[in-house]
Amino acid sequence: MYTIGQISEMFDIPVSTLRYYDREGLFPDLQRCSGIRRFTEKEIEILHVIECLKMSGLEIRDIRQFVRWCSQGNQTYEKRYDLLQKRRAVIEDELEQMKKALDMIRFKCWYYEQAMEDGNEERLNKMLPDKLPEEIQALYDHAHEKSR
Amino acid sequence: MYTIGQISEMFDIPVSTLRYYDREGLFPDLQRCSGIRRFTEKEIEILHVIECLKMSGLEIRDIRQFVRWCSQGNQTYEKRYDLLQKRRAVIEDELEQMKKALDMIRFKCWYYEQAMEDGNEERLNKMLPDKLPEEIQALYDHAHEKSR
DNA sequence: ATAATACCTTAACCTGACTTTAGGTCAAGT
DNA sequence: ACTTGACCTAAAGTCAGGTTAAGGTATTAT
Repeated sequence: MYTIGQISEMFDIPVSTLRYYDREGLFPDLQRCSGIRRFTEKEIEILHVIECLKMSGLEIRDIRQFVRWCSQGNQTYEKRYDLLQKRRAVIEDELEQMKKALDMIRFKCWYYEQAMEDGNEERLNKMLPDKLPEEIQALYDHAHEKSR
Repeated sequence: MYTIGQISEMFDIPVSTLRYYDREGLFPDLQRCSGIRRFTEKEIEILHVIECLKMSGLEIRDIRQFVRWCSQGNQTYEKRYDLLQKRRAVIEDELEQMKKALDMIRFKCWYYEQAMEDGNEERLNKMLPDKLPEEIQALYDHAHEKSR
């Protein structure tokens, strides 16, 4: 069992945020001893899940819905499963976009390395958009691909 | 040359958002014909960059700084390069966290598939935290790893 | 001619996710 | 006895990133 301060350290989340999460109903089974919150493994697992679902862009109220289902027993397995499948799709998509963004940034890093060497972008501009060195071209093309 | 409406379609960004970006100084060289914005390849490239930098968590005002440097010529290559290097680190980090989140969600999907088959979580709870099937265990462990 | 459509501006409004403020309880250390 | 530190609440405040509203112009279709 942990105090709010210990959990705050453990997850590197401000105490005020943990209290806010509690207020928003994210810890439906949180126990208290004379007013003081007692976090257990249950709440720790919820916090892991919160971090993942937040990453996938889920809003607090939908996370609340999920954790509520969790404390409602085995009638809600399907609902929880469906939500997670949707989040999986979202996060897989986001991951792809991130990779694109990363390739763009890698390309730009190369670009400015060259620009700094040359002192200008003349040589570089002649190489755009399709006469870049093979590896760099791959980054550039990936970054400029249309999604969907 | 494109109108704001065409760019809106092209990037699937609301017209109001494009105007907001303009107001915030994200298109420092945007031309107008009798009041009407004329977007060119230059602004299109900026929008690609905006999307990447936003992904990396950069705020509008810092994106503005970057595009300003871009329209200030070759004295700012180093500044642009430094910013991009930092963003690269950030996005690589985020990508790792995303992968963790995805593995958590994949684990949970498997978990609820099993729970739905069994009708309860008894068998599953006996497998936690380290007696899961090999592949699933890998997802679980990765998702619960401490960062840094 | 008039109606529809696409553009424009400024200013107010909204939302989500926190954070801060102001005030209070309680236990341990000096 | 009293100060420190960790906990508590309710309510107000903040901030980024848009969005909406209200009012206007300019071009094209009927």
